[in-house]
Amino acid sequence: MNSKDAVICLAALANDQRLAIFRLLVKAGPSGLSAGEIAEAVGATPTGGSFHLKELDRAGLIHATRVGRYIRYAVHFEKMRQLLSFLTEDCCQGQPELCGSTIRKARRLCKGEAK
Amino acid sequence: MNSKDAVICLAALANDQRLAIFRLLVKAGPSGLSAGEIAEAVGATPTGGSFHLKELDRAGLIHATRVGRYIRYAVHFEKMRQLLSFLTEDCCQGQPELCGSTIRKARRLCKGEAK
DNA sequence: TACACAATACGACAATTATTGAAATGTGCA
DNA sequence: TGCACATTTCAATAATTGTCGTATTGTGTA
Repeated sequence: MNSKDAVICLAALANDQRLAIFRLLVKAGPSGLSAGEIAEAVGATPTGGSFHLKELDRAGLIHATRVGRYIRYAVHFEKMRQLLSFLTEDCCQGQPELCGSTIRKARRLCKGEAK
Repeated sequence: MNSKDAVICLAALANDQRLAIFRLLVKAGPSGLSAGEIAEAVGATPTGGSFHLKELDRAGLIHATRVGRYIRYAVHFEKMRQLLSFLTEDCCQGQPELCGSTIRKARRLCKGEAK
């Protein structure tokens, strides 16, 4: 994760509907949800939902898998962990032991996602 | 922290220079840095630096304190923790024990900042 | 093959955000 | 008081982003 990546991720999350989508998928876990379910849940039109999913996908925060005629989206948890770590990197030089260990723990968020 | 707040925070971070500023201040810790030091460190003009600092301040991610003729900015760590928690809320319903406890630990990031 | 449905792609318009330079505000010090 | 410095404010312009409707692609099923 570099600064450019992080900005893309943050911009992807910095939108009402996309944030709702992301949080919905965080809750849904590794199995994800279909584009239609997602759009309906956050009150987006199919076109709008697709646009926002594409943005999140482009940022690498979610990934798509076609299943029959549905496309399921799920959070890319490793990327999420990388983003959180990037934001808190070297937090408070004064207490490096504390911040360092907390970041390592943050990396283990949602062990349900392999890799 | 609600969705609207979070979007404002994320939009504030979704910019190259502002992200650099934020990470610089995360490293600097509770004592922060002056506007001039910050602008110089990230290669911003005084005007540009001021604009970006204002955005981060408006989002509540940093706060300003006048010290003589300098203005020092420091991260509002509690807000940062709230944002990270909001993003990972109810992470992976499948393993609530894991995500829940990890989030509690994330709240303790950088104990150097009281409350 | 032909139809129905899930989802995306495209083009146009509206709205928001970033950048720049010049001017103004506030503070410390001689 | 008056000067020097740190920082912000303002106004204008350029660039990016969101939204909407229509058309298109891809898949499953009769």
